[in-house]
Amino acid sequence: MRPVHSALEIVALIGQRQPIGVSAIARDTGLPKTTAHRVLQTLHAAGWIEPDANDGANWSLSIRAALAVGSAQRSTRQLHGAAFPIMEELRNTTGESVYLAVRDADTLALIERLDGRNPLAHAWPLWQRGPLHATSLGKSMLAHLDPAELESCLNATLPRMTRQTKTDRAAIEAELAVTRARGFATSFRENWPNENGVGAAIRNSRGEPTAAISISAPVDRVDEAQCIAWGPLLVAAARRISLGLTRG
Amino acid sequence: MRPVHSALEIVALIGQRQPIGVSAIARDTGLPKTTAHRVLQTLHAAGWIEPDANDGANWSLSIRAALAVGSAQRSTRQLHGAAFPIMEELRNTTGESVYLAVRDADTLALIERLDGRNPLAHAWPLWQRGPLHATSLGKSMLAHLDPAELESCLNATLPRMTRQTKTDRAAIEAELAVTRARGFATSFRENWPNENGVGAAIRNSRGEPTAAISISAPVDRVDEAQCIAWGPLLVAAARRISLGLTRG
DNA sequence: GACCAACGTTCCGCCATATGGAACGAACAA
DNA sequence: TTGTTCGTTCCATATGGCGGAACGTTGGTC
Repeated sequence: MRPVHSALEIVALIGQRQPIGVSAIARDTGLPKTTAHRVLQTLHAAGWIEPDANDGANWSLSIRAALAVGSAQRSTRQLHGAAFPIMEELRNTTGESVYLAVRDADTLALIERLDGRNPLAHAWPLWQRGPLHATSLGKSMLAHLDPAELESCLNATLPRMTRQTKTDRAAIEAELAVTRARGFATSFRENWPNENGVGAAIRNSRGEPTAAISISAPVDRVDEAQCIAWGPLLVAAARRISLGLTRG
Repeated sequence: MRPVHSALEIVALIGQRQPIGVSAIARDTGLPKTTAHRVLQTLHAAGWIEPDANDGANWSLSIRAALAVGSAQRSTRQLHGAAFPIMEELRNTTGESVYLAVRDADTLALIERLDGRNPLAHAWPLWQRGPLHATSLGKSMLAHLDPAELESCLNATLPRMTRQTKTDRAAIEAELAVTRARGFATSFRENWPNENGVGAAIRNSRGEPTAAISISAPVDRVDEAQCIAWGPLLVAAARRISLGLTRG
């Protein structure tokens, strides 16, 4: 059912880029502008999208869309409840921003963010997707994935986010081995040009790395040594969250 | 685009009733079973639904669905943040369950629930929709709606939830007048046969009643007099939440 | 064990309807 | 003014969604 595929793709795109207009949607999806326009009218008639409150020319998701799939968040809600208090501890002891993300196929999505004492210039917005291979969040999960899934995450052409982003398959695999050994992952200017991060994977009851937490900060405030020093802290926090999931 | 409408309707239905199978979906939407089946296959291929983890024969929404529209929750997230601490206060002072809901067209959806000291036998699940006219949550919002919207909410045939549900238009309007005057709404066995409730509306920055909080409890523990006595408490709490929204 | 109801699934011919290139007026920048 | 990009409308084409009918399977009942 082609129209349904188009509609779902457009809904997801609006979720990532709202507010957004017809032409941009057509460009990003590869659909003809006519088709995109028709789909938008349909979504609007169904009440899933509406003209943006501030930018009336473009489209945003409506509350109805949120309510329709709200129950799908039961899983992330449990995770959220287990992780939040521990993330607060991490934020208080380090003073830096703490992130919580889940994996979906070969991307990750940010579920929660606690801002540090000095708020970041470009805070990563909630629900925004990001690459697995360039973030400490993503690499901590990749390191513990089974080979088949790892393959499906890495066989595409990996986007280069900054000059430091590792896009070479062998280099990434080598780093994942280090990550696997020490339990935490790092990202030094690999996702944003002036930001370092350190992250650790959270495991569900079957032991799969379905989520991750990380600390991220500007390079001039937190250098690579500091990230590595914080590593064990994150490993311990992630383990406590994982335990909270299996019990709860 | 008929297929898109069907797909969105089915997604919303699964969100309300998951896990659910093809036949039940076909019944509830009025679609032929063949069409429902085809839509489900399409949604599955797109990754929005998956066979339920416990009940493999039926379908549930996937995490991908939640992530796709996650950003639509920005609005409810702000509300949630403003309401949560005040709801906790209410729960602690009364010891009963506290609810937070938003309105969508002529229904309401539960966004947050804090269980009281004695958990209810049939707790209302999060994200579950309910009727406006039979709940204190709904009536508190209806009372402050502008006439046009009120009309669109009440002109359909109002479902009778219990023997005490008021479905007569004149009776409802009369009660809304009382509600408007005193600032809070009540529901005595009108939504569940053995439950009383009292609620107050939360207003957004434009003064519109977009959400509501309520306290609900079994009739043998909380009688009608107790609900009315708690009324001013809820009005004060709702006002504080409203102020938190306009400032935040 | 035999029956029946309800389930999920597959098949197939018909024709409704999604498609997308082309052209339009409006808004904006250079 | 000119050129670009925006959102929108039109229309002939043929793609692909439609739904009745029939299938195999499961689970409950007598």
